[in-house]
Amino acid sequence: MPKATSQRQLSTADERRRTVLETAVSAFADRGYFGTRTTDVAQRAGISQAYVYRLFPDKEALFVAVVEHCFERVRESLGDGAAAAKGSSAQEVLDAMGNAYAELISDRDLLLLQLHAQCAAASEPAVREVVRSGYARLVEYVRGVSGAPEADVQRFFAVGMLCHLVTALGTHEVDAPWARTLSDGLRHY
Amino acid sequence: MPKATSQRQLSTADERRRTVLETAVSAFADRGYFGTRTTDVAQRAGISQAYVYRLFPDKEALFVAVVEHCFERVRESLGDGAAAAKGSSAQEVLDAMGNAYAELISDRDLLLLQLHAQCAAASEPAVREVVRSGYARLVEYVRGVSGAPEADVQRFFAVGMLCHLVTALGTHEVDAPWARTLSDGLRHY
DNA sequence: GTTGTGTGTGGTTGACCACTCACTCTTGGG
DNA sequence: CCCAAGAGTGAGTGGTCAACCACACACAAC
Repeated sequence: MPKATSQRQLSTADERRRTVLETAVSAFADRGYFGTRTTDVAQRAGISQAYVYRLFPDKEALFVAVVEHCFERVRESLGDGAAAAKGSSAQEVLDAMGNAYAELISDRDLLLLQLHAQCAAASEPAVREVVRSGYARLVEYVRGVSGAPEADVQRFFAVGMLCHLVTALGTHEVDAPWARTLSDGLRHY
Repeated sequence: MPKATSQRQLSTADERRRTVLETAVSAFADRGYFGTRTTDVAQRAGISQAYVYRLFPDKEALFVAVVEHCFERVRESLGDGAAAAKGSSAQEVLDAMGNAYAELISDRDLLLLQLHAQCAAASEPAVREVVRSGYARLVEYVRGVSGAPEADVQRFFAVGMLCHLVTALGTHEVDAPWARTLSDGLRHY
């Protein structure tokens, strides 16, 4: 005798695609595009590997979708930061966005995925395309919302890249002068 | 009837190892640690795949050796730059080293390998170790030879990371404001 | 020239992995 | 109740790749 709750047991394909996108971030974050097996992605999403291929045409399309999803999250996060500093000076807006980004990537997976996307961009045209357009949007957004001069916007992204380095190396585990030099002043949560 | 030249036809294992290290840079530069097949490495070195495994215990050790080799080249290059600006101000020494680095990585493969090493460092402990010690040496060297304040040294590396990004994305092929914002002022040859 | 040592290869193997297919179960509408 | 459409899977398949091994060839020393 079934309970009165009329909950669906099956998800719609769109819902599933969403959960796959979200869980796949941490799957790919570990070993990147080439190093990650579609079985891992399926397992983390709680579905069979075969069903991954019903939801996405192939591994590349899946990875591209995941990367796109991440850029979207970064975009939103920068937007939140900018909103918090609305009306302040350009430098304050940049700082606020940097802060919001730092908070976002306290989720280490998200940051590592950015890094792996950058790597895969070098050899996979489809990935390069999505990463280019992702950074295009980010740069334009940062410039527009902050009104900061080019050089400051450039530095903003340079510092972001430095964050990628220190996270990939796990410098916070290293107690040495060089590690402190690299990570000094970078916010982390 | 053989010619009088008494040239050896076979290399010594050490010589071979060297050539493999050098040619493997461009092999791994393309698709990174996981994406590159040992067959490719062998082909570029002009030897059989089996012999790669006589020269190196396994793929990981090979990759680690290649990464180490690259850090060595970067170290030397920075040394050349510093020597050229000997006796100048800290900032001038940094500039000279930046210049030397820019020249070095006009060989795109070398830069991409750095990037792939950084990616692989996130999941492979042995790679993380060599990349950490590589950056440790570089940071200490740059600090020591330039005598620049911490913040300037940090910026030096941040700009380096930005170089990685623009190269991986191939922004020089893109004629758009965002691409110019990111790559503005970065030397390239 | 024979012998020992080191260079180098062809062929293979066993594991793994992206991708497929035939099939079952669930859901909702008439 | 029936049935069509969609959700989801188990069990492959073909191909690839790291690693191995038995063997062939070059060199140097005697």
